[in-house]
Amino acid sequence: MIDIKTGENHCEEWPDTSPCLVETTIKLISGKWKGIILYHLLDGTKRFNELRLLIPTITQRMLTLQLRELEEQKIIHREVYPVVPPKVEYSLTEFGETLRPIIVDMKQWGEKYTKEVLHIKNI
Amino acid sequence: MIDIKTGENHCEEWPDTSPCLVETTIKLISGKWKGIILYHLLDGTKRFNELRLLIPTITQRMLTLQLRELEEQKIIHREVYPVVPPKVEYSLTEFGETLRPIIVDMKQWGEKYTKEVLHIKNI
DNA sequence: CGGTATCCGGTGGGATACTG
DNA sequence: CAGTATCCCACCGGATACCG
Repeated sequence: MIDIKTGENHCEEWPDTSPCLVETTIKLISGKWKGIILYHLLDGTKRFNELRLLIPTITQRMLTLQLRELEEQKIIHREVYPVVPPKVEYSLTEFGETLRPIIVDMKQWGEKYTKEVLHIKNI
Repeated sequence: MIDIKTGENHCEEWPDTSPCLVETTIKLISGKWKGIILYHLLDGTKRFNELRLLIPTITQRMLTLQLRELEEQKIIHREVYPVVPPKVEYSLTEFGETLRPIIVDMKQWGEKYTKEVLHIKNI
């Protein structure tokens, strides 16, 4: 939970901080694109346009925004090569790597329950 | 990914369906409150007002909406007792139970990396 | 007790055009 | 190639009031 004025976290205000930690973890990988981006980066370093091709429905704008946010959260690393034409590579940080088991689990869950999930409304 | 016109899922359109499955799984537990609600239901059946107390910052409206959505997704079960005053109990379905390892993992991840996470902006 | 109904603002995210 | 810059709106979710 976030203090609207300060923008700071206030897990302490909860009767139990555990649910707040769950929420925080979800927030990190939520949003419409972060999970997918992270999933592809599990596979190794990727260039900007590689990610665009792997995620055909994302717009350039959203890819940039989400990558910047993940970078600020220290989950991914952005390596800019000073060459022409530009070359930028994205990869998981050591911290980002700690999320791997969770992403993999979610993928496996999705695979196992594909049929059930496909019939859910608004998914 | 969803066809805007039909509201249907189109994992088939992707070069690889795995990221789509990851996204779907994330969508199920995303939203501002679903993860927290599920987390508390891991602990056992809860009444409406019990959940309100456990999630002090949620509004009545949002709790209702999120519970209804989780119910429609067959993740939770809503049991209404025809008594006065009303009594309604919420619990995980068998399908919802399959999400338990993921929720627990996210909680444990959040606990392990609390310090790192607390300094992230906008969390 | 466990909800609806109504109103409303902020923002997540799409479409499109331009650039070093 | 890898981005910015604008414009715009749907809808998520908060606040408040009322109800069976």
